[in-house]
Amino acid sequence: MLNDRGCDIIIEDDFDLGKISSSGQCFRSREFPDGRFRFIAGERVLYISSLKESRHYHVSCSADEWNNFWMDYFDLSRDYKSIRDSIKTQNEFDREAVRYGSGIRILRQEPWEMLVSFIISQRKSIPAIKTAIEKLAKTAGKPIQTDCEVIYTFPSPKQLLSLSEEELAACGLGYRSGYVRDAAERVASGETDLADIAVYDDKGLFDELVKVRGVGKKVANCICLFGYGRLSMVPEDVWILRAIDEDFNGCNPFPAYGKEAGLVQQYIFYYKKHKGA
DNA sequence: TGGCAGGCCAATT
DNA sequence: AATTGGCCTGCC
Repeated sequence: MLNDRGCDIIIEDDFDLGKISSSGQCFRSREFPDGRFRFIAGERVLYISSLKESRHYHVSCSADEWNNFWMDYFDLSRDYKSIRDSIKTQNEFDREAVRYGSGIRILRQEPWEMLVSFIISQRKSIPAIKTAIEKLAKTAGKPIQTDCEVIYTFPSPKQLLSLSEEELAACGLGYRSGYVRDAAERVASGETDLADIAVYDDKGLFDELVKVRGVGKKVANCICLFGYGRLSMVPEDVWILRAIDEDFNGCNPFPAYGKEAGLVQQYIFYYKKHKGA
């Protein structure tokens, strides 16, 4: 950290590192005992911590890198505060969920990483997902030396394909190994072009993603939301289904939230999972 | 200690 | 179109 000059920045909009990091959308972020948070994107690693003065943060990167890359990663050009105010809440539960979750942002992460990560996520707890992804990165990714640790990049399709069956199995993916390999083959061959489909409309994008084995409705929606910034897409996992059942009388509230329904989903997911804890 | 985990696929009605 | 069993392994 002696070399970590970085720079100080101000973020006016909703921004809560703890909520972002624990809202189940990114699996490689980490909070350090000293309060710093780490995020990884491609070959970039960011260390960020909030300063005493409110809305002020210190970041380990240059102002240029912050402005040109990480602002977009944290979706900071979008005004979440205004969106929260405009959400047509339907009862006390979603009102409280939006309040409770304020500070969450929908990260703009690498589509490929989202594809693999959420294939792995099925029938796995978050700690197990994190363990598997770290093993995958350490086995097939590229080491990056930062000021304080060695990080492994998320493996590219080719890097994943270079692994033997045994190496892949050792990452603890279980029956998902075949899905991940299949996804890597599709992307490496160009059969699925994750960059090309970024221009598709929501339905077109979704339809392309579910062509990949191991990608169903829920996983595809996660990729759309967290990898392509499609804020209207709503992943319905067990927590959301539970909320629909218990807090909305079994009546799905999401269609009524409109073009930011996916963000409301994230607030409700976070609230349902973390409240009372 | 074993049941269960932020689903998906394939086989069956 | 809707329902159901099976799946790999790591965690609590």
